[in-house]
Amino acid sequence: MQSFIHPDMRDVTLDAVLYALADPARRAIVRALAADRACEGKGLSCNAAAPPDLPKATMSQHYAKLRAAGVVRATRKGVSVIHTLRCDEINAKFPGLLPAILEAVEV
Amino acid sequence: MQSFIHPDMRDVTLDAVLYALADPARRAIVRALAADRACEGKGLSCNAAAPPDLPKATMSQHYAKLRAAGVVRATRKGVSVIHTLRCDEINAKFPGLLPAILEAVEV
DNA sequence: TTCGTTATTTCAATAAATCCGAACTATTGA
DNA sequence: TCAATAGTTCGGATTTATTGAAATAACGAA
Repeated sequence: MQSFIHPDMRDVTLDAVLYALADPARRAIVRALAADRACEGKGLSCNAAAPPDLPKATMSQHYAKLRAAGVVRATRKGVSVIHTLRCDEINAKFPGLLPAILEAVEV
Repeated sequence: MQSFIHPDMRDVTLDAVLYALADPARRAIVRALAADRACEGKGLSCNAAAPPDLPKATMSQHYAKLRAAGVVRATRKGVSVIHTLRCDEINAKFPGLLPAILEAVEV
């Protein structure tokens, strides 16, 4: 498998971003990446950021959607794929959206 | 058909709200209701707030999802069903979320 | 009250998207 | 070269969405 494709911010739509974030597993991933960014900031492997009981085929599909939506960026590091939040870019394009979602209390 | 059921704000989840807003037709409805609230503020009929080319059955399902998610409130007025945004309630529960989505520029 | 009109919902069938086990690919280290 | 680890892709089962057609609801007029 060749390197990952990430959309240019011009092609990132609110539709895709909201759609990507409208799933609890994907939000859990985004929360984990946001928390990581606040400390280490070097990114997390797929497994490290995903809910522990998620089947890996499903997990992989979730990451594919997050990448396609422009929410996360992936790079391969050895045997792992490391993801980071495209935090500043999303904040610039959709001000307030990520903070509002990340700061919301989930039941 | 008897009166509409609207969830108590305690039972409104971020999941359902994001899911409801992660659809362009439903966002168009929400935008129309937000714009209406800024002037008349008396609410809009289903047809008035929905994109003009939306099939009626589809429109009705979209409203059902918006109501179930706690995003809008419906009351019957004559032959029409009038919807309003549950703006203050959503703002109180998920601060910044609605503004961020409504102020985003859609492509 | 019965009929016609308008506005919306429900039903039911089709179409599309999602989930996930199994098989596959990529990378590294022994 | 082989085995182990981390993800991805494939394919079929299940779920969800879409929408035409029929049903329901409210009203006004005859």
